[in-house]
Order: sequence, then C-alpha cells, then structure tokens
Amino acid sequence: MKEQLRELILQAIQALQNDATLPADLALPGFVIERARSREHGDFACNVAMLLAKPARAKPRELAEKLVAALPANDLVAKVEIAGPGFINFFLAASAYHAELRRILAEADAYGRSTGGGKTVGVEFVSANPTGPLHVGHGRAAAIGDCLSRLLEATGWNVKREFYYNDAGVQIANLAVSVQARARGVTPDDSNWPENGYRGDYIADVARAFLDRDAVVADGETATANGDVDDLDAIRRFAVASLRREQDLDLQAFGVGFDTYFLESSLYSDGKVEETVRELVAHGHTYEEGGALWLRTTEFGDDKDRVMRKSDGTYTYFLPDVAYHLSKWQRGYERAITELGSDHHGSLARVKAGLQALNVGIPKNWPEYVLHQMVTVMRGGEEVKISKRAGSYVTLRDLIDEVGRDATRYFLISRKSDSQLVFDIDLARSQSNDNPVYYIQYAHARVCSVLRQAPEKGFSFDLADGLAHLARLDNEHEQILLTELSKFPEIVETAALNLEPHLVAGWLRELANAFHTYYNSHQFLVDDAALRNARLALVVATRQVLKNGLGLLGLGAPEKM
RNA sequence: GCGCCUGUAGCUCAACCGGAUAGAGCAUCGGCCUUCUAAGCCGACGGUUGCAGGUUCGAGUCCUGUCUGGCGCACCA
Repeated sequence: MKEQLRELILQAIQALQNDATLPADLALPGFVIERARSREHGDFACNVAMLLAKPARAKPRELAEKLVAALPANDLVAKVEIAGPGFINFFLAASAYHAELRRILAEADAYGRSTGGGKTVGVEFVSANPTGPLHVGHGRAAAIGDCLSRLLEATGWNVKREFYYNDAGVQIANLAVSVQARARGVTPDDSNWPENGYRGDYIADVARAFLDRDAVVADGETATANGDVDDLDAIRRFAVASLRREQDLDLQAFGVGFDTYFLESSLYSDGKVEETVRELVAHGHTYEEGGALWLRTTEFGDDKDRVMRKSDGTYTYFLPDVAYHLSKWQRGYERAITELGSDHHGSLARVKAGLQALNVGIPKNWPEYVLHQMVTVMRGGEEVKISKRAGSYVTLRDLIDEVGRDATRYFLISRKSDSQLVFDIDLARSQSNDNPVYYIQYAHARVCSVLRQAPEKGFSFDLADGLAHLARLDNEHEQILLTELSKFPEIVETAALNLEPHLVAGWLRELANAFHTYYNSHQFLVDDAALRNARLALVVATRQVLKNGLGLLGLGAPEKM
C-alpha cells in the first residue's frame, strides 16, 4: 500500500516539474509516508509538501494543493485532504482493504514475508560458556537472537544460527577443578575448595555422573566418563559435554535451535588463530613491547592498542574473537549479526579494528552488533542476584517451568533490547492469566472456536460468497481491524530492517485488541448469509495474520484455551 | 577521569531512520455475561518526556551542556 502511494506522489512531483511549478533540477527530499496516528487523519500521511516548501519557495499548504491536483487517477485512494502545517492525508478506498484481505487469504502462511536475494546472514547469539546452566540474561539473548533470525528469514535471508563457545580456557579449567573437588567429596564450605571454583549444586551432579561413568552426547559427540578423579582432562571433557547438553535441553525447551556450534578450540586446532596473527603481522599493524605482541587497533578507531599475544606466549581472548569473525567472513556470510550482552560492548571496537587490520575487504560495518541490556530478576519483592560461583541463580529453566515458555519468550522480547529489563517472577506468575501473550493467543483461539461452532449451530460458511460481499464490512470496528491487518507487512519489514523484534510484539497486541473489540461488538454467526460469510472471511484472515505474527516470535497459536 | 546504553503516567514499557492532540498494560474507580470462550469489551483517573540551552515550519526523537541509573575501560574470559 505504502509503495503504491509513494509511486503516485512521485508521479505528481514529476508532473509539477514538467509544467515548471517545481524546478526541474529539484533534489528529491527523503519524504516519508506513514500510517496516520489518528483515524481523522485518514490512513496514510505524507510530509513531502513541507519538505519541498523551502527549495520550491512555496507555502507548504499551497504546494500540497498543487501536488494533490497533480495526483494521477487511481482506484486506491478515495479521498485526499490537506491538514495541519501541510500534511497530505490519504483516505484509502474500501476496495483497497478488500484487496488486501484477499491477498492475506491467498498468500496464507507467506503473508507478510518477502523474498530477498537469498543471501546468507550469520546470526550469533547466546554463546554461553559451558560452565553452568543458562540464566535469564541468556534467555533474553536467546529470545532476541531467535526472533531476529525469524524476521530475517521472513524478509528473504538465508539465516545461519550460530552458537560459539569457549571449551578450553581459564573458566573451563575452573569448571574442571570444581567437578574434581566435588568428586573427591570436597564441598564449597571446605577450606580446600578451589579458590575460583563454581559452587552450584549442578557441579555435584556432574561429579556424581562422572563417578558413575555416565555417557553424554553434546553437539554430536559422545563423552564417556572414566570415573578417574585424577584424570583432570577427562573430567574437563565430560563436564563440558554435560553442561552443553544441559544448555541444549534448556534451549530446546525454549524453542531455540542452532545450525552451528562453533568451538573456540577449533580455531587453534585448525590454525585459524595462527593464520590471523600472521596476517596481522604481515600487514604491519603490530609491534612488540614488553615481551608482548600488540595490535595497533587505534589506527582503526579503538581508543587504545591491544595485546594479542601475552609475554607468556598465550593469546588474549580478543584474538580468537577476531579469528572467529574472520571465519564467518570466509564462510560467505554477507552479513553477520552478533548478539551480545551489553557488558561485552567494550570488545566491539577492538574486534572490528582487528578485522579491518586484516585487510581482506571486510566492510567497516561488519559485523553488526545487537546488544541487550541486563535483566534484573525480582522475586518476593527483592532482587535476585545472579552469581554462578555463589550458586544463587535464576535459571532459564526455572522461568520456563514457572512462567511458561511462551510467556517467558514474550516477556523477554517485548521490550527494546537496549533498555534494561525487570523480570518480576511473582508478577509474571500471578498474572499468568493476564499476560499479554495469552491475550494475543486468546484472540486466535476465539476465531478457531467460532469456526468450530458455526457448523454445530447450523451456519454454513462460504468463503467465496464472503469475498463477494466484503462491502458489507462497513462498521468502524471492521475497518479498524482491516487496517490493523494490512500493517503486518510493514511491521515485518521495519522490525527486520531495524533489528527490533519488539515491534512485532507490540503490534500483535494491537491486532488482538482490534479483534477482541470487534468480537464484543458484533455477532459473526448471523442469519444474513452474505454478511455472515463476509465477517467470517475477515475473521479467518485475522486468524491467519495472528498465526503468522505469533510464528515470527516463536510463539504458539493455540486453537483452544 | 574516559566511552557506550538508559531516563516518558504510581509501576512495567511503546511511540514506525524529525511530524499533527505523547500511547498501551498493570494498579485505582465505574459500567457490560439468558447471545460466537468475561483469559474479553467500554469508560474515568493519571504527563512541563530528568534538567537547561540550541538547530527548524515542527523535537520524546537531532546537537551541546548537566544530573540520575546500568555497563565497560587488563599481558581476565
């Protein structure tokens, strides 16, 4: 709809240039066509006259008059008004919405989706180290990353979901000695408990499984415990596999899956880290100082140079980060989106600097970052501190069990990612019947219920007849609902473009509200067959769009509640 | 000290790359079930968008300064 209007306006501008009302060499301003906020302002509003006023040396409202007069004939627009400082307000013809309704039913599950070039985008998210269960913050990351992926898929991208984890660093060594200590019967209260050990009960579970010689499968490989408490390497492998499996079960319960699990250790074993160092040195962006190898990241916008290789010969974490992103580039990801907690934002500048220093043609804005702010968890009116080492913990699994998968997802996705989020568990639980996600799903279930009851009550539903009588949908509630439905493609496009899945969540609520209001005002199953069929056609289209929207957020569309 | 993010109704949050009278939910108060699910609908109450300047036809949105909260500023990950 928006695009059609844009075309009409461009033609009107052209016409005014042809008759010299507007200068021929006019620079076309970046005008916008947006949904009108209030219904009195029509369906769409355009600000082009106000932007053209100055270069054309004309008064905005007069210019608007001329533009409107020059609009080509069409059957999309029923009425045009000029309002306020010079807005051009478009009132669409009812037939435009009828056409959109037919399109919804024709395209069905594909409505709202668009085809792109099928280019590949890598979306990296969660990337939690396997040192403990996933917590709420990971849940937010998982929800955002997964919904972003779904949005990008809906706009024609070939999406690769990727999970990167460190399986060999200092934290993992801590994990191993913690499990070993537990296996030897040492508890966190003992004086000889490892200094930086992980104190949570889950460590004891892993230790017990290790002693029992269990086998676990994670990321396609089996790790079998040998039960030897002195074999730290075996403990490490088993512990990593155990916690990865636990994380995977949590993610599965959350409805999130990945195409690739990328191990940091593979960057070393495949020589990627060495290759990266060689390239950086070869391009002359490095120097040695104090026995360490430094990268001049300040040449690429970082605020200080960074150590790549420490004086003890080991690498800082920053290097594998660069090597990992290089690997994404080499694997042909035209876009790479890295979703991180904002506490990692310090690493962005240096990783980008490292990629630029490689001089392999990586664009400056590659990768793109989506950062999410911290989640504060409240329980019993008090903040729950999250500390892996202390073992005080709100796991993602806890939330899914207590609040429900869909409600947890919705809660974590419905806010802009860069604002802090308070997750009040008691509130989410006590209001579980009032939760926004149920409100939306209820709209879907209500439609299903109506359609179930139609035959039971002896009402037929003839879709073709309904489509032939769409003109009968003439009350205000029906028009509001039609308008809301037609916004869906725009919402998907905007949300994908700006990487803001919360827009979908907010719009879905509005759609559900439009439906519930309609439902409460008008009976669908009426004796007048033409009216009944037209209303049911609208209701079926609503069900379809609700389902598509819920699907973009990874939420279910229940037929009964 | 420097950098990034944030500040909008009592609370939790929106506001479509600058638009018209800043919107929802929760909470509070008042209406609506002999009719397709009341997990719903309608109404009322509630605001100097932290503060002060600036840019322009027009600012919650952009710029400068300032205050508040969070995070980051390692040869830790």
